[in-house]
Amino acid sequence: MKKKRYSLKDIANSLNVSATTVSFVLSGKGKEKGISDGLIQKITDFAKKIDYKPNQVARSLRTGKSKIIVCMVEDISNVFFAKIARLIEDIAYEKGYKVLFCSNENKDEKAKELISLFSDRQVDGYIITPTIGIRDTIKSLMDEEVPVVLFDRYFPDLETNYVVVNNQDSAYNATIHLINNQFKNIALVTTDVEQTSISQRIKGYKEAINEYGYNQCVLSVSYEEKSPENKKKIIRNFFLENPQLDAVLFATNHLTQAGLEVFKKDFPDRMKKLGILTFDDNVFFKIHTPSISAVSQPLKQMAEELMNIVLNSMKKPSRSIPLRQVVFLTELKIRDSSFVVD
Amino acid sequence: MKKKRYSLKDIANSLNVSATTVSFVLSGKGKEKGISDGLIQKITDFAKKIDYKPNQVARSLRTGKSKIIVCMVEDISNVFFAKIARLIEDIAYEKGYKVLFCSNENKDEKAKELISLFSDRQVDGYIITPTIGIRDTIKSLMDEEVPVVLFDRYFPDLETNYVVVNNQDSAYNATIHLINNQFKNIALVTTDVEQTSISQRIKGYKEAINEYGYNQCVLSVSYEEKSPENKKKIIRNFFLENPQLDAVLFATNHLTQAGLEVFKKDFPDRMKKLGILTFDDNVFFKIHTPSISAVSQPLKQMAEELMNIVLNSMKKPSRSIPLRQVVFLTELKIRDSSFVVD
DNA sequence: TTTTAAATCTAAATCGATTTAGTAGATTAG
DNA sequence: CTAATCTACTAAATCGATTTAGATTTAAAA
Repeated sequence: MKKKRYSLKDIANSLNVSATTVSFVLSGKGKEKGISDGLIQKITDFAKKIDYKPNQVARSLRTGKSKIIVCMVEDISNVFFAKIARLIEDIAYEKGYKVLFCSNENKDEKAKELISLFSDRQVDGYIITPTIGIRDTIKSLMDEEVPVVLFDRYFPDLETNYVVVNNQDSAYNATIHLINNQFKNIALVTTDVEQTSISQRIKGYKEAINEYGYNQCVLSVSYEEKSPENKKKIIRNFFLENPQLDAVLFATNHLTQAGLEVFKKDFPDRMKKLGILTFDDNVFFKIHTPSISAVSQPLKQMAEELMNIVLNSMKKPSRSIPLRQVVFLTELKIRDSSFVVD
Repeated sequence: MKKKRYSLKDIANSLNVSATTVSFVLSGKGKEKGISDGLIQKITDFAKKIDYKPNQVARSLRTGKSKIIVCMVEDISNVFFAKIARLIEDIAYEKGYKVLFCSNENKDEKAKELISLFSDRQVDGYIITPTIGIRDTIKSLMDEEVPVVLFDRYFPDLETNYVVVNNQDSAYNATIHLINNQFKNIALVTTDVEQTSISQRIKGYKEAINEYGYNQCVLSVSYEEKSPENKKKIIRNFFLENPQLDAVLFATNHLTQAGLEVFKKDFPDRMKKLGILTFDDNVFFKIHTPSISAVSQPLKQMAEELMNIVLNSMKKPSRSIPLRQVVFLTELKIRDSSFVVD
């Protein structure tokens, strides 16, 4: 019952030619290697007839290439990452690559472990949302001349490829937008991760607040806060303790989720008057009541750029390929939540 | 600069022992193969010192195992699939497996192509959300004794492992719940895919409607409807043409998303009185206004069961392992959207 | 006719681990 | 004192493709 898989050698034996010849022909190098047209035809036809598929593992062992790209995100179940993952997947498959997705949960240990897991699998390239503590791991990957692109954040003191957005300006603009809409007590709810993305968002917020001489009010929720209940409790207390707040900028979509849950449950009336703005747009913010204004990242373009960079870095000689550092602009999607309701 | 990777042979040469011995020791078979304690110690220590990592590709080539599992879902960017993907990922990594995720978009061609892509990569097992037309492909995978579990849906005329939920009862109960809450004109918005999951949901809905002698009113939106705009237009027209409708059951979360967008934009007042119930719960339905009642699937348990089945099927002799067909019960999360507002 | 060149094709090494089938040498048994 | 049995290890084949470095054969040039 168990269908036999054909190997190169099977073809070679059946046709009474050498494995070398078959390999040349099937890898399209027949002409170049001076195999006669007749034989090329014969081998090609036979291979098609028996539906021959080269064993990729054997091929990888020999060539050192696997046609597999690793995409390590913070959390694949987060809408933001899931969306871009899908875009990356589509491009990769189109180009003949497969993608191994994994989530590092923003934990250095997990991130390092994952990279080490892949390093013995001759993965062709990495797209990584790095955690703060894996600078050196990334550096050694690069020293080994493995294609790497960072994504969403980067290391200011390490020259790498990266694709990010203009976080500081985006946060600044978002805050200014709230200010222009008459909000005066604007909070920033952020996480405690010391990523460039987050710290730039904080900077942008502070810059805008200071420019208008308003009060800064920042809540930093630990990313490690495992129980969502606890996360919500922290946000709830923050808003209870700061009744003066009339607007809030959320630095990541998972905080927004928690925040909206809290608002809905505990301060439904307050929410109606609260200015709300979030990073990372998605459909649900659009259909929320009130619809939530959001800083939207150009996911499609980012995915394309990420793949461009990885695929490009794979060309030899890798040393000669200049690093690419791409900063995309975000778009401020203005919706109901950032207008004052009287 | 480029750091050299050590191989088994490097260790063997450095210690003046054979590669065989090193392999035995490092694979933990030292004692069993009668290698002396001293040598075991020496090899283990040395391997640790140089941070030896066996080349997984070479290992795969020899053993035919890759420690890679493929998880093919409908669309990894869909919250439902993204969530379960993450759960699967966690379990897999814990057990030493990696997961290749891919999306088949409910297209037979894409699904087949993907499976064929993986088949030459000695993947150890498959978790698949099958499309309707890949029954035979699944069958041949099984004939080749490759571990396969279907998920979310299955083929009634093919004996396979699968993990699903009681779709018909869930839809029935959901509909009855709406009926019990005084709704009388309940629509079902579903897709045109002829999957067991969907057809069972349709059956459950019809069963409940018929039981009460109400009118069936089903909208089937083509899954292929590429533009979300078009999808929304179809839903909009449906509700315009059926002003009698006072409630709706959405058969999948992406339809619900589209539906809620339409309601918010075009019938905000009507939405307030409309009974809404959806399959596939997520946080956003909870924080939506009104909060959306939902049929919630036990994702964690499902992921665990899926992994159990794949890992188990990998044990030899595979023929002797009985197929597992698991049907989980859903939970009806009752929220605001399924109550009549006066 | 010999030499050179061109056209075709192939043997064998290689990638790095696993595994089968042994081999020495020490020990014990008869 | 020889044979049988252990103990501790290893040579070489293997997985399946790629690739280097030739080997034939034939045709053209000298």
